Amino acid sequence: MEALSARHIKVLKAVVEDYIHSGEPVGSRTLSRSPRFQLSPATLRNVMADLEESGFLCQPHTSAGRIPTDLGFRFYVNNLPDFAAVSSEARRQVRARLEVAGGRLEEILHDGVLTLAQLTPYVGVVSLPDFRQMIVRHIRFVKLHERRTLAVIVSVSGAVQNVLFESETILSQDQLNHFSNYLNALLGKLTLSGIKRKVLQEMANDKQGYDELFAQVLALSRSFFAQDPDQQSDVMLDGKLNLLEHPEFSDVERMKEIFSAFEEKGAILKILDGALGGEPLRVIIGAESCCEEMRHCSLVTAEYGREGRALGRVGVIGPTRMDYSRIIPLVNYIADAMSRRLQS
Amino acid sequence: MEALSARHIKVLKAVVEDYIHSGEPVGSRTLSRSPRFQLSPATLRNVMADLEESGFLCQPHTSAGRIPTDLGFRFYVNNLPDFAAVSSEARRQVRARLEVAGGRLEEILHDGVLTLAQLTPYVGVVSLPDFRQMIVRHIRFVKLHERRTLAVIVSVSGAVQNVLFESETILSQDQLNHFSNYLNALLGKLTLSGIKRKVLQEMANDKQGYDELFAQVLALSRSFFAQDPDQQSDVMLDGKLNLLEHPEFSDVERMKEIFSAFEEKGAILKILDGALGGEPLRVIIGAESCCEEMRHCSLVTAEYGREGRALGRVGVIGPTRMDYSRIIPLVNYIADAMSRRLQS
DNA sequence: GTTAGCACTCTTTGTTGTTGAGTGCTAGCT
DNA sequence: AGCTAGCACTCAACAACAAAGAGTGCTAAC
Repeated sequence: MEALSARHIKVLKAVVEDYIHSGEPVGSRTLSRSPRFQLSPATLRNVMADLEESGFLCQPHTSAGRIPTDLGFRFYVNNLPDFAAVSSEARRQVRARLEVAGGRLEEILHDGVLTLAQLTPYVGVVSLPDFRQMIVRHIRFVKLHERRTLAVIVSVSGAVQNVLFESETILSQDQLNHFSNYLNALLGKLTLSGIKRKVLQEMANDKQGYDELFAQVLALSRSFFAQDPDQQSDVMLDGKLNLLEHPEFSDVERMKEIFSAFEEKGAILKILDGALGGEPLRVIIGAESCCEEMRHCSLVTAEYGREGRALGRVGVIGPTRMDYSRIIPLVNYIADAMSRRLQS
Repeated sequence: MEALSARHIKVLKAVVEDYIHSGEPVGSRTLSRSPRFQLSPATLRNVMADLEESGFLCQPHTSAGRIPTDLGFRFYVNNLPDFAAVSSEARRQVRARLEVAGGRLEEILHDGVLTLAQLTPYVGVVSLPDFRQMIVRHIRFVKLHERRTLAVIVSVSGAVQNVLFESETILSQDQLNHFSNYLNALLGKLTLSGIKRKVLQEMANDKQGYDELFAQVLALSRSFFAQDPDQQSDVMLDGKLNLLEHPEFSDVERMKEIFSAFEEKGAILKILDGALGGEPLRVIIGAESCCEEMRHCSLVTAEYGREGRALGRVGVIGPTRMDYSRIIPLVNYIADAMSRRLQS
């Protein structure tokens, strides 16, 4: 594979952009009609043949125009950023939905994906923070029945998680309240994992010097943490219907694939948070996601967070033929707005 | 429209059943080959023409067989119940998933729809109980930021609801705990609406004799209830992908319609709970739902509840060409299993 | 290095029969 | 009176075929 000349790059860019906007394979003729080329179709054909050999373009069938491969899109995204400014309509919507005060974490995230789903013809997606990594503000035990107990955990950002577990002994609600108060008093700026670690440590020490109450709280905590089945985080999607508007998904089989990936949220989560803490903005094109069902999709995601700590990623899922130049700035913009709102 | 003779009914039943199993329009020839008819195609044609005139059958085009109309299915469901016993496989799955002890309300409901989605080629659906009508076991206020406060409400069945609101004055978490305890002590077997009514009543009385604490609790409760924006209940769906397997939904347009109805959960909820407290089992066929997007779908739903009180409905959504004779007993069976589990 | 020309490929579209399933109607049979 | 055989008719589905159009690769000339 030779290095690409300036002309090759110019042609590649033109093909990608034309294809993004038309959805049709683009031929040498179409290209040569464009005012930005003063070249004949034959010349362009030679260039395009080179680009095909290098793996940036391909043909659906022998007598059709070229379409970009994943690699072609990748080159375009990496090297030819021609970003569109965030539209005033988008700014308006973000102002209305995201630049308001407060709200619980889930609400903020929901507002984010909703906005993305409305501003783009793609699917809005956000990964919920791993609850175990969030700082706990309040923890409460509620007796449901006999030993069956519900733990309600509220994080500083207002996210609420409920975990059902069985305590070792039957406890009254009064006792549980007592324990809750005790534990809350103990709570510093710890995450749930942090608390778990601390509790297990204390248990390991197993000193006899504990006062009665502390021992009981420890016992309860242990049953509670034993329950916690690696509660992995989750993803939120919105605007799945948007995808149906794209010609590339009018094929029912392809649709089925993608929607089954959506149902299996674990897969999406893995793609999203695989690189959490890595690049603030990430573009995943087609097969790069390593998810068979998503090989015709691209993801553009950005990190959102609170006080400098990354909590998750927000972005869109769409066909590989996605309007990257518009979407990338938009996703960035919305992730920023979300992070700002989370701060408040 | 004449009264239907025994023969008309027999033919209608045969057409419906054949159509349910084949998905193809059924012609007079096919029917006459069936061993249950000793009649010639010509005779059957006459009968079918009558049935068409009465509105029970129709033809997709002039030289095709007949398919049942909504009315045809309705007659079949109302008058020709030939129910299949719940299969042993179904019993096994229900035993594994639903006949276990406990679990939070949401988990139980989720297990219900999941089971339905796996046992049928349709979409499992359940309406969550209206939270306001559930008996409150525990209520808790958590301070998030300044006046921003989170109310966590746990019902007797372990359902948890979170409501964010602003208190009138800035309160410390200690004060909030105090209030929570006070309120919980007050809590009898009241529903949230009940509590709201009671609080408003007390406020209306406006006696001066209140002790300080009670007055403060009232004030807090008022801000809290003012917030509560008629939190309507919700629906849970599972197995949407199942629908894609049916030939009647291979048309992308039709798919789009139905999936947009699924996104707009309010519509589904309206159809489901429109008749809550009415019939324990309900079958809604095609246009009967009065929901434009759902006119090609049928719903079979049954009430589930706790201690004799109906909480919501559970069932399936599928094409009007649904295997009613199998689905109706199954939905009943699962609703019963859910209700039993909720009791525990 | 670029371009014009040409033969070729392949999809798309439209036309045209053909087949087969199914219908309505009528006349005759039981 | 009810049932059936027969017949002409309709229509969707399928296949074969032709023509159009877009695009290609290759070669030879500029």
